Amino acid sequence: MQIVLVDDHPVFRSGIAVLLNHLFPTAHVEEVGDKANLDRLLIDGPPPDLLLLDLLFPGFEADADFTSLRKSLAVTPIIVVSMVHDVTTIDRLMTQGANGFVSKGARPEEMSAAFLSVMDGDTVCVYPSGPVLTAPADEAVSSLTPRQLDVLRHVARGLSNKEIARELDISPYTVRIHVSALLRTLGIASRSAAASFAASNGLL
Amino acid sequence: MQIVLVDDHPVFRSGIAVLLNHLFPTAHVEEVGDKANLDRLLIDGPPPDLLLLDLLFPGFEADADFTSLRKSLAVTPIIVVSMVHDVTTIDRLMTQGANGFVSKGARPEEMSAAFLSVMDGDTVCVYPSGPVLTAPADEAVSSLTPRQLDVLRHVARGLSNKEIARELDISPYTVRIHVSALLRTLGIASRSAAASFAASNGLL
DNA sequence: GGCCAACCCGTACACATGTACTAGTTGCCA
DNA sequence: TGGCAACTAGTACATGTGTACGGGTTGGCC
Repeated sequence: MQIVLVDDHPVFRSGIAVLLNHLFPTAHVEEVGDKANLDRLLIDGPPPDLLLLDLLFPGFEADADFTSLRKSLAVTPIIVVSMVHDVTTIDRLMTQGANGFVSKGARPEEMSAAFLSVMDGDTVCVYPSGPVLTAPADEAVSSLTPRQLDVLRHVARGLSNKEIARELDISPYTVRIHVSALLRTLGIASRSAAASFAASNGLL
Repeated sequence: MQIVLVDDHPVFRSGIAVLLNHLFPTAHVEEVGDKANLDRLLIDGPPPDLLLLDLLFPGFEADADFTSLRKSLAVTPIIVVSMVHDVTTIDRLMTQGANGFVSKGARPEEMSAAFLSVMDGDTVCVYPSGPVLTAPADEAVSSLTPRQLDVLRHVARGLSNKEIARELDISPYTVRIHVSALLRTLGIASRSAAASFAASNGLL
């Protein structure tokens, strides 16, 4: 059994690797930290029996690269392991063919259970357990309209209204309206506070 | 042997716990996720033989709480384990009596070595290994003047110039100068970009 | 068909932000 | 002692930002 574990964070990776070795003692866990090594591994070797995929790591474009990954690995189950757990992102991933979603905030036992279920052919989502700090944030974020969330992501990168307008191919006036609206529903006073909020909550 | 491990992140914590169990097979590792439980543990039980401390977790004020922690635990070695690794923060911690600093970006083997050294009475700092993404960021940040870094931290929280002025008890005009200067030296165009940058680099 | 939410575009105005100056104080170091 | 870096405070000006309007389209739903 061959498992590929993709995450750019060494400690995190080794934490999950230990968990996997405990769950699947016979498996070989290949740890990968960036897109270049992931590509090389998938091209050279045979498709793995399980792919654990972080959403944010060097060289990886969550939206575009996931779909192409899903295509090239037609049969291997893919579980997305991410810091982010806003509803919109997860929905999009599941419709794009992810077999599971596991928040990094979840307890190890919950993760294990999820991994086993997915290997059995199920599709599971695990949200963080216990007292979740980001819960109210998630709630607020998921009450945004898709377009507002879209704009927020750009605000989080520090872009100006004009720049966001260019990227989304709409008028700066419209961007301003989206920003104004999302600030209101999030109960945030300024764009830089929103940027800070979004960056801290993994919306980057 | 009693080890207390403080971090609000379950996976991270279990990753390091596994490492510790491997290093010190006879030790009991107590995992703590927030300040309330940490306080209770330190009041109720005897002082541990080693304290691994994250800098950012619920209820913990890095600057103030670390000094009081250092006072109440006069003999136990304290190793700070943090995502942040800008020079200023580390310097401050070491002068405040930390026995070690380990970046979460470091490889497991390096962490182990650091833990052992500290238990031997040494004082060590471990910076992230390999291709470090945040390295240029750290470089830039540490080239800021103390006051600029101070202001940047406030910007990262989404505060306006006026609010920062109130908190630092200086004129808003002066705040503006600091902001302008730090934007220039960081090569960043706007305050919200700076907020995003700072939040992503753990300066919160 | 009417209704409504979400999206789009624009104007007008108040205020925040960023830069470019001038200028005074402190403290450190050669 | 002179020089320099950092911090402070202010003015003036251009631009960005946030809100309050009005008004348009689309698509879904009763």
